[in-house]
Amino acid sequence: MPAYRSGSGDPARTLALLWREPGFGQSARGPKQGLSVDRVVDAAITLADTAGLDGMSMRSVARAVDVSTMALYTYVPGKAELVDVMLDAVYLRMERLPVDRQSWRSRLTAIAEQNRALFDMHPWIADVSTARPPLGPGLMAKYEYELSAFNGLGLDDVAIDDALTYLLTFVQAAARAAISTRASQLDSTMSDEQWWAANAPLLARVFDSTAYPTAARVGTAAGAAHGSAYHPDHAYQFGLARVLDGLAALIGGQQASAGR
Amino acid sequence: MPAYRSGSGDPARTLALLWREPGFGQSARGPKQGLSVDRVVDAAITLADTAGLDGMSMRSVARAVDVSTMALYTYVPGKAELVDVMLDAVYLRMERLPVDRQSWRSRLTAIAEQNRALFDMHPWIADVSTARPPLGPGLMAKYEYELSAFNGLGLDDVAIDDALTYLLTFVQAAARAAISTRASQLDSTMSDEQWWAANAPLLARVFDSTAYPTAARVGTAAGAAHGSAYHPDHAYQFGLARVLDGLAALIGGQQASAGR
DNA sequence: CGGTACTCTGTACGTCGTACAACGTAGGCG
DNA sequence: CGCCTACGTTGTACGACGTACAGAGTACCG
Repeated sequence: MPAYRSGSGDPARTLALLWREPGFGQSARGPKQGLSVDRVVDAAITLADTAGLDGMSMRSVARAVDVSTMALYTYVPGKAELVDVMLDAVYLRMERLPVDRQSWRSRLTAIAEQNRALFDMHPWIADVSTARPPLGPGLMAKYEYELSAFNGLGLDDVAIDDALTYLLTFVQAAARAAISTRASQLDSTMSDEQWWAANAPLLARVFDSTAYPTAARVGTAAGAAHGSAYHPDHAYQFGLARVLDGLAALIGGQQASAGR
Repeated sequence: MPAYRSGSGDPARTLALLWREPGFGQSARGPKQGLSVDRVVDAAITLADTAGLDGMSMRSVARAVDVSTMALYTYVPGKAELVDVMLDAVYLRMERLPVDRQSWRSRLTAIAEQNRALFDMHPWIADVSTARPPLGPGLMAKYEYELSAFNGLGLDDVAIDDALTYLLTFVQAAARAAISTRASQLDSTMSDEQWWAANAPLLARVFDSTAYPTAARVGTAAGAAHGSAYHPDHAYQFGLARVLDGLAALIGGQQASAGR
């Protein structure tokens, strides 16, 4: 796992790529390029959607657009930059409904939901570190749109950025959990329920439930309630409610953070 | 990135390994094993701590314990199971201070802090999916301990599990962000500040700040406030406060979720 | 119309996890 | 007491990966 990160290469080259600036991809001399950055990126996104970022190898992308592997390197400097452009591309295509009239809770819920849908369509996004985000048109549009949901709440600019980061971090974490739950099912020929069922009797032999009474009790209760040990949808719903309550304390002022 | 996941192989074999059950590693016949599972696991943890799970190859672990690569496969079935055992081992070694007297907020803050320290010492943990956690003695002890922080809050068992999962998910997400921020700095010869400084003038050429006024304003304010675009410590502190406020609404009842 | 800057191709290197066969060792049993 | 056999350990090999590099072919500029 090369820990897919954004913003690895030369910033100037990467920015030019993200904004599709002329001057890198084509020149007067020599044969015209047979493809375009967009075609490569689209093929890569399609592959990554079904096979993940690891399944999306440079070889497989090349096969999908019917060129040799190394020909891709005339369109993008390398896999890291390709992932950058893919990420900005899916950001750009996100649904951005008008958010004005509703309550802030429903506005933020909508933002969360749209990001959740993004992770659902493109699970590979959860593997990309955004420590150095792709500063392309997609990210800009997304950021502008999502910030607008915090208008009129009385938060200063820094707090708005913090709150948005907090919300998006939660959605990403919930999405990661959901994705890895799904991934476990897919390539083990064993469903989660089957896995837990297979482990239970074996665990009973080695695990002394009198030594850990709370763990045994709560674990059993949680397992029974969700049908399995972990239920991604429930975790998302529970978490989002807590996130909004937490932000309510910030927005509403002191009275909302009772119980302190 | 093979997307390191827990609980991949045969559950019986993995459980036996986690609980160090006899019957797999040694038999009467043939040469004695020159190592132990623990020695292999310790070496692997040390390697992963500094080089990550990718840097921790089976070859490098073997070199560290001075055997051939394939000899490791007599101790663990494969890399996935090795990671399982590593994870349970570091869980087992976590500090577990008594949590009784303090307020629930300080108890939960302590749990968060201990987990944060775990990610700080062993950043590779953030890469391990816990969709099917290693059901070993370490996880059991950790779970029992962390549940105890929720005693006496009037939450039912299911809500306690939900709340703990929520808290730990937040800490993991914050840790992931911190780790990838650190990783960006390490292998790019460019600090975050330098990277943003390099991008700013280039971005100014392509980015129309009148098209995205809020993004430009808030982004600038956030960058100025944190010295960089993203400050992991600040995000953790801000987020933890929101998490606790969100749980306060759950614990304290309806009056705390004002602003709805 | 030559030269040159470009696109595209195939080969090659070093990495990974691990399957497999060969080799050596040491306890159980005749 | 010594052989057989099960097991530990080793080296080699395979197919994947990203990408460096050299060569071949193409089409515009001077």
